[in-house]
Amino acid sequence: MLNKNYNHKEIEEVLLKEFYEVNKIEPKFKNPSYSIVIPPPNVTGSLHMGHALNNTIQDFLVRYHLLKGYDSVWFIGTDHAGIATQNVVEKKLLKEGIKRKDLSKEEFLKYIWDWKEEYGNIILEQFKKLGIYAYFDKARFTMDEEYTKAVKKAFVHLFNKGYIYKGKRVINWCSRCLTSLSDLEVVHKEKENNLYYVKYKLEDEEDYLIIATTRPETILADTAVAVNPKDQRYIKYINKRVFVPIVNRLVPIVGVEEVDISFGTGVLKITPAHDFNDYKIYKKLKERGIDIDIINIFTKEACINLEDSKYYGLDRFKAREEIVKDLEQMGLLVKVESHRSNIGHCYRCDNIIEPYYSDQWFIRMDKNDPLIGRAIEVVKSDKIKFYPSVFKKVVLDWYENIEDWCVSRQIVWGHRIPVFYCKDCLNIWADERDEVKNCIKCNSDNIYQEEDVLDTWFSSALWPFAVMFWPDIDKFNKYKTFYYPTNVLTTAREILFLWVSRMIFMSLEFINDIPFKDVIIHAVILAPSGKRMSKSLGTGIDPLELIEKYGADSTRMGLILQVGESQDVKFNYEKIEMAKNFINKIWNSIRYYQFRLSSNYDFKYKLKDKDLVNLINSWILIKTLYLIENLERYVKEYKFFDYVMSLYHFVWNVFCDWYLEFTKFIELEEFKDTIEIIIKVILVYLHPIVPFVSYYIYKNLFNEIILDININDLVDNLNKRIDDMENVKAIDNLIELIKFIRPYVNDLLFVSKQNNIKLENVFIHLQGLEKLFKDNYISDLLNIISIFTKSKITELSDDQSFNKYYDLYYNDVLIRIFIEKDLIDFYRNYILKELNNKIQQKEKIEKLLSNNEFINKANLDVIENYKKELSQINEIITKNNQILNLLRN
RNA sequence: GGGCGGAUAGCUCAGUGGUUAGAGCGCUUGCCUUACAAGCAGGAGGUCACAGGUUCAAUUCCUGUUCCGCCCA
Repeated sequence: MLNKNYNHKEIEEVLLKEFYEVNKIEPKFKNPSYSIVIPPPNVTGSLHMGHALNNTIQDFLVRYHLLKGYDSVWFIGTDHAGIATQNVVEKKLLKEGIKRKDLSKEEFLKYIWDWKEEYGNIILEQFKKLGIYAYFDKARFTMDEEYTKAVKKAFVHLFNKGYIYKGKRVINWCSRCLTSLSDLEVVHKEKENNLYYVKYKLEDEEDYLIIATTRPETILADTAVAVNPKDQRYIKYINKRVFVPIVNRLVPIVGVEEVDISFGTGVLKITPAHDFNDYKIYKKLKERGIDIDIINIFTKEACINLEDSKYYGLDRFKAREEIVKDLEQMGLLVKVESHRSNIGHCYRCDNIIEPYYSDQWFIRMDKNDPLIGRAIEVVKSDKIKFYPSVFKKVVLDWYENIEDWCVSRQIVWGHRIPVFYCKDCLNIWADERDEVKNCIKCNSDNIYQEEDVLDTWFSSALWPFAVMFWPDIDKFNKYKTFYYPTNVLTTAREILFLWVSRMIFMSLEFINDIPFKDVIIHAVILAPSGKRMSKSLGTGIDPLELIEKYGADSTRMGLILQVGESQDVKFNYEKIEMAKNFINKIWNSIRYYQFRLSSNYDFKYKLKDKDLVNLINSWILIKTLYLIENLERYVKEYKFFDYVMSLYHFVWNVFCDWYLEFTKFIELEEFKDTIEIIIKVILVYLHPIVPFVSYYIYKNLFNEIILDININDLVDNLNKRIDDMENVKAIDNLIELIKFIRPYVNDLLFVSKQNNIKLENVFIHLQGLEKLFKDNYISDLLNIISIFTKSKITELSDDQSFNKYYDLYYNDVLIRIFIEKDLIDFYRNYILKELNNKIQQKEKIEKLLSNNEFINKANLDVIENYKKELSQINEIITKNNQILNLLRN
């Protein structure tokens, strides 16, 4: 027998052992199969709300398909997360008084590896607390030995195909992490800053051009000034020259169409080394044969590198202050305006990004190449489907406007780029071998390897096939037969481009197949305030705390309950409570059944008609079939919210509220088989949402492991049990009738109490039940109705105190409610209210029906429905008027 | 600047071209009825952001406005 109340702590801790130590979770290489790869969490990470939701959804799908008889496998692991991890370790070392600068590359790497060995699996242990059914024994790591082979193989392949090149470009530079970043790793934030208007003196003239800039420190790197050739104000200056202030460098004035006439003064200073737009203009000018200089004025730390300058060694912001001060002194600063603009920040350390001219490795991303072209094709043709579908367009737009991918990073933690340089013959080649000692061209041993490492997203782009041991072809093919492409990828929007879109083209390139069939993009859960959940802002809610307080089951279910399709939601504790209460409800419904199993039960009333008993059983079985039909559809459409809600309402409002109550009039043997199958269905379909409690109850009640059950067999059994399909509607009618009567009874009791009138029972009389129910049920039904509505059912009353009554109709059943004479006044008002209500409805419908256009154009069944309704309303109105007359006496 | 999404009960959110627009929580009335007070039976609470349009009919479809959020540059 279960305890009185559900307590997650008694269940979950015990079951965790059973889930992960006793039962082996591993691929069985059987058909039908189902597979998912996890978005690998960062090794530095700890379980946050996004993970909790994301993994709940995946676990739902994995467990659901297990129960459907699939060989359902969830591949998991962690991501080395290059910069993020390096930063974490760097900070930790600093706390211990160890500076990164004082360490050799090898020493630093050793520290990071040690850190990884110690802390790197914490997040997976945290995932277990959610109860996820994943292939933990083979949890992969993006820098494990086999994975590294995949990365090298992929790089060499792309290199040899000519997709990878090294180039000097302006890239995003983080002067704190000391590395380049891809465009996607830069977070733009709108900020208030100053717009400085600065005079640039013309050569040989006493005239000035005034230029607005937000970054006066970059004046030091100006190598041209540009105006729009359509701008009448400035046409005359094109091809003249100006002096760059402070450095007094003579630079040309060029005409460039990209210059925004309306911004600032319409004159733009060109700083090709430290501005993306300026760099573009620089390249464009070069195509036109105009060669301007590129001057890099910053060190890697973003300090001024000009040795003979007075600003030498100053940080970029300090330099800005000084330069503004000097410009003012020289009388060259015209004015300062405040201005809002978007500024790029490092997505790992939030430092302001510096556009920086340097040597980097790129992958050519061109929609006309097969690499991207094939990705576009599979998305366009829905070979990969997005849920919700809007993301199809979002991804396609990104592919269509894609830019080359900067994949080199100047950090130590990552896959070292497998490119080698020969100092003798100057050969440069990519090599996937573990040890490379000689030049492949001239055999010289005077070679060295590239120092840069790869963008962490390069390795994660290979994830779906690398976790299945590609490029070990024998091993991979074994997995591929059953698990590739994977069925679905579940993720948040923010890594759609960083990760999802890249996996697609990598998989097409290397496996010649899509990596997954469906992509679910789920909502983001915001803090209750509507802000992003963030540890640093203190707005985060820790799922581990939720699990501790409410249990993993309630947390999982509560998360699904608050997340619709992809609309972001504010975190809602009430939904977690709702889930917990629901679990308690199920728990207690099982307790009731156990109670019936184990003791003699005193009936208040026992149903006499066996047909009615069968009907009640058939009724719940059919309701269950409808439920299952809906649930299966919701899974196919990835409508988890609808899945959970329909189970919720079925369990609570159908199974508990009605079926269990009905069984209180029925002998155990007469409903045992039925209730067992219903309970099994409920628990099995609940299992993907609340694995712990469903597992626990199933074992407690049936002494079986829920995961050994096959839903399909269960449903077959259920179908066999139904023996009265046709009359099953009668039970719905009974329920509706009871619900219809209840408020009236409740009101009478309430009014009597208010007026200090003793009213032991409300008396009602029912007529015409035979119109809705079979004759032989009726005496049973009268008793049921009496108990459920807490009223006494009479034939007719001769008692003088009940000589007033009024009549209600439910379909064709007349419900006569007897009224004590002291309550008559109250009831008159009650009926008047009812009457007014009906009259309003009547007028509305009559108006509609007298509208010719409505009659001509509306659907026939719509019109019929209105007509039917009108006649019903009319009947009620007539009756009520009669009653009012009666009550007036 | 370009694109996308949202605005529905006090709160968090579902939903729908056609009777009276729903849920949970909150509020409220009555019940400790032998599964459950984490419960049971009731009740109150909505100009479906605003303005136009399409339609016999709009909260739902279209356009615009305002506000909020996200993505890209």
